[in-house]
Amino acid sequence: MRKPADKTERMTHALRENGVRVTRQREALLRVLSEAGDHPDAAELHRRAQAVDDSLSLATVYRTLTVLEREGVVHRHSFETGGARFEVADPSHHDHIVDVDSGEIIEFHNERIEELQRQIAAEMGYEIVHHRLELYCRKK
Amino acid sequence: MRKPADKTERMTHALRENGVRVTRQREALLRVLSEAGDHPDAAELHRRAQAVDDSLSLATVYRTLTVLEREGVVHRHSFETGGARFEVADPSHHDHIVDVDSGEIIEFHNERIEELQRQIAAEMGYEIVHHRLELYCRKK
DNA sequence: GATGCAGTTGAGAAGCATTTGCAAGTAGAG
DNA sequence: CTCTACTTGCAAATGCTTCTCAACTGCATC
Repeated sequence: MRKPADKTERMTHALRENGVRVTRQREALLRVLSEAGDHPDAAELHRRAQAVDDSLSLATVYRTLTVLEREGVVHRHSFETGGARFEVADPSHHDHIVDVDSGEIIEFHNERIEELQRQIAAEMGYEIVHHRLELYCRKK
Repeated sequence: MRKPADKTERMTHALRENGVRVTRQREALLRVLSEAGDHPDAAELHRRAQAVDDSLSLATVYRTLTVLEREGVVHRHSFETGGARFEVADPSHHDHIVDVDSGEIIEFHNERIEELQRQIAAEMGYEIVHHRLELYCRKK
């Protein structure tokens, strides 16, 4: 048997099975996304993806990101600084610390906070669809 | 002695003491803001303020909101739906629940979550400048 | 109350991130 | 290999917000 397919390949298969066409451009973007360890914005993704496929336009980057978000493959974050930033949807949820001086983004997760959130929403008669928790911080 | 000044008057005095000019336009906006029980956006504030002073331009609304934010008089929120929304800075901090169906915004506060946030930031060597916690919910 | 000037305003142009219209190109089912 | 619906690149359009600039005005000072 073959070795398991790489991250990008696995994603493309999953997309095709959901009836999403995997074009040359989408594959380039998926590759770039899966190799990114940070939280790039659309312009940065465009820059990186052009190294893989130089014909890829910024409009297509946006269109593809919208598709991938709908498919649950990527997450879109709108921090207070500038435009939206993206990352491949991690099965394990996390929140973000934003360093207000350097712009650096750090991930964290705290189950007690998650639980308190659910509890608060429930008390108001709501259930959480998703949430956003960002700590804008400065190094001590 | 006179009765204490109303909310708007108190704000204008505080601003003047901080060297901020209180113009006819700014007063109109302060009045509208202090009477708002919701979280209006700039266009809505413009609409409401024109009932007080019909010469007020949208550009001035934005300029004034920036000034008032710097002075700590209003808070600016960027929810996932559309443009920024504003509210008079409440001395007591609170977070928001956004009803994803109706767009309605509800305020809440939980000191245990606040404490956990500080703790998490501290563990990473950070101190929180400010934070953002929004629960996007649906009625049960 | 009159004066001076730095800060403020209205109107429209500009800026920025993102979206869209359209004609040409292409994935992938049959 | 063919066909068709979905995608793409390009440029123009969008929506929110900020800027430019000449005219105006708080308000500290006389």
